[in-house]
Amino acid sequence: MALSHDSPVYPVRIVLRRTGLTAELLRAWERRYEVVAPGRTQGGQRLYSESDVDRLLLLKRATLYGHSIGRVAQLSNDEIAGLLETVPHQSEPTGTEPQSDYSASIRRRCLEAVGWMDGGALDGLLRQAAVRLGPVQFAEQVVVPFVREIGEMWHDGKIRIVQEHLATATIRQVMSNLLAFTVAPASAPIFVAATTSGQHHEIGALLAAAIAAGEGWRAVYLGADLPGEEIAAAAERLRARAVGVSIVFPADSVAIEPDLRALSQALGTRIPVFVGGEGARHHRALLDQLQLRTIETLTDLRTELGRVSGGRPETA
Amino acid sequence: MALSHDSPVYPVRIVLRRTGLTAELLRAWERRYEVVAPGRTQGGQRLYSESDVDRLLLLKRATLYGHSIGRVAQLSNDEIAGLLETVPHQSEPTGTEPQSDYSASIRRRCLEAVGWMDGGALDGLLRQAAVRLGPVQFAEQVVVPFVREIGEMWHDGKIRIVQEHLATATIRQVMSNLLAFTVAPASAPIFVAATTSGQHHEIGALLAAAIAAGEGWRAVYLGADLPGEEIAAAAERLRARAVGVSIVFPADSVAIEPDLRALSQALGTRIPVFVGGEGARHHRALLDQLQLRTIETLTDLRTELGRVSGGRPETA
DNA sequence: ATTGTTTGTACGAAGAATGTCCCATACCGT
DNA sequence: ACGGTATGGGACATTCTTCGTACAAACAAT
Repeated sequence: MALSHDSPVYPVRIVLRRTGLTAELLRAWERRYEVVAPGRTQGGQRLYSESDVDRLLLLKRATLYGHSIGRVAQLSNDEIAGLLETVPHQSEPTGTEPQSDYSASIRRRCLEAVGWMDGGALDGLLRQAAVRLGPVQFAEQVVVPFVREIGEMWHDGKIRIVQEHLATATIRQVMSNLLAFTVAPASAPIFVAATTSGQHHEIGALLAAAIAAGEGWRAVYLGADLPGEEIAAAAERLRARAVGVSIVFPADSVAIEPDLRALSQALGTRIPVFVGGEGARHHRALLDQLQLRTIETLTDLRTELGRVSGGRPETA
Repeated sequence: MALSHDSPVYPVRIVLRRTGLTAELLRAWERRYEVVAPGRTQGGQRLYSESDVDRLLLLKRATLYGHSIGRVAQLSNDEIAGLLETVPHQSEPTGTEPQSDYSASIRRRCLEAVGWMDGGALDGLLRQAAVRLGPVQFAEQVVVPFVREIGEMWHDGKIRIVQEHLATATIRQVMSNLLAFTVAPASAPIFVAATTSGQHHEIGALLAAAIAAGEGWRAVYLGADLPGEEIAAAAERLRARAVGVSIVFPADSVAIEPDLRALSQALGTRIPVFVGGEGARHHRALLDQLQLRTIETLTDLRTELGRVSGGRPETA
């Protein structure tokens, strides 16, 4: 009950996980710019609050956008949010509270829009949420649960196929648009996302791309339904530092195996290949054998990506 | 709230990205003509305001139109805007000449981007062309020929599958984005676009939607791979005044017939159903029998739509 | 054609800003 | 008590920025 947004509860390692910052960087930020003022345990170790995490996420987004940390560190949360807001109108309380509350309300309104088959409204809602939350939180808190809800409703016959398709097309639209406008420095490592042969469900791959973009990568979405060799060739050509593949439809191994094998063979251990999606679980054994890395959740992907780009083999 | 239009917040790199100027050029402009007077951080680095960016964009546009920087730099924003008002008219109404030129050069650069697998560049080029030409001309002069070129190159083995997919995904992205930002009055008639079962090629439907949007309709793109009943249901629900369906893959009639029949039966003659795409030709007889209207070219669609919505034939 | 002017680009040195590395010390749960 | 984990700071390495100067191509006016 007493847990407010300001009560210091998270130890450093949780914060690192959630923000994707490294320990050194976080400490440097605190030391040099007093970015946040975490509490302490008796022994002197830091304890961060929920709002600390919010602020750190905000700051990270700002730096990714190109603002210098030294400057944004002096600004209030609202001011930073204002900097990131592409459309400088509409207010509402930013930053702290929204998270679960805000994303839940967005999802509710999205479902209404789907019911009305109002693609425009849906588009607008998603876009707003995307800008507001940034790629990572948008993906994790809005898209994933929303897709699940849509899937369930479709399964239960509560909505029509068109509605499901409309929702899917719109999400895809907003996601790829979000990607297009997420800029990365030229030196950023490249992440290639795609879908293997016969896999027409693109959202998983787009989610992966969005996460990567949020982590500071340059994400390239190749498209759906691609043979393994093609994905590998593109990764080579683009000098990708990591590859993400989404398998949603749990087809029989015979259909998927050649693609995965080609990926494994062509990229081997030089470039890590992450495989995620519902379908990935069903092929765990094959994936392990081929030295491809199975991804359970988007958070997993995030930490794995951080590890790759950081180049440091952290054991966690 | 505390951030006004004039408060210095953007470091150079953001300004460079937003304006497309190079660092050297921007500094040269400031030094020589004092085009803007950015603030400074404590360390002496520049900080630009939103209005600085506005002015720089204006100046850049002016130079692109041939004005010399030294002269426009002395003008106020309004004066520059006035200059630009007059110029564009000479390039817009001229119809065919310079635009085929422009679109050809855009397509050439797009093909280069595809060669490089540079999705970002491709996206940027298409977006620019879309804004510059408007939905209709963009569709007719850029997308259609570009898609054809890509298809041929793919067929000839000159490009890889990934490249074709990347191009397709990017085009789709830009098109649907274009749609999302084309606003129409609430009273505008509604056009529903989709693709029938098994048809995964979405660009045709998106083109149709773009054309409709350009003609003043409110275009709703439902998605790909939809059963006829679903498209019909959506059309009913949205009170569409016309429906567009794209068939690219010339599948055997047995696969397509049920969908088309459902469309014909549900919508009948009340709502016109246009069928276009490569595949449509192969089913001409069936289409005629079902009273669905075959569309040969996008121009056809445009005139047909004009007939439906107002009966006033547009001469362009 | 020959000038002088305008304008975009290039180079290099000095300084800022920022991310990373390292280490001695201290904490924590088992 | 011990291994893993944190802390605080100093020290680097790198990338950005700045600023002056310089150069070359395009242009205008002679």
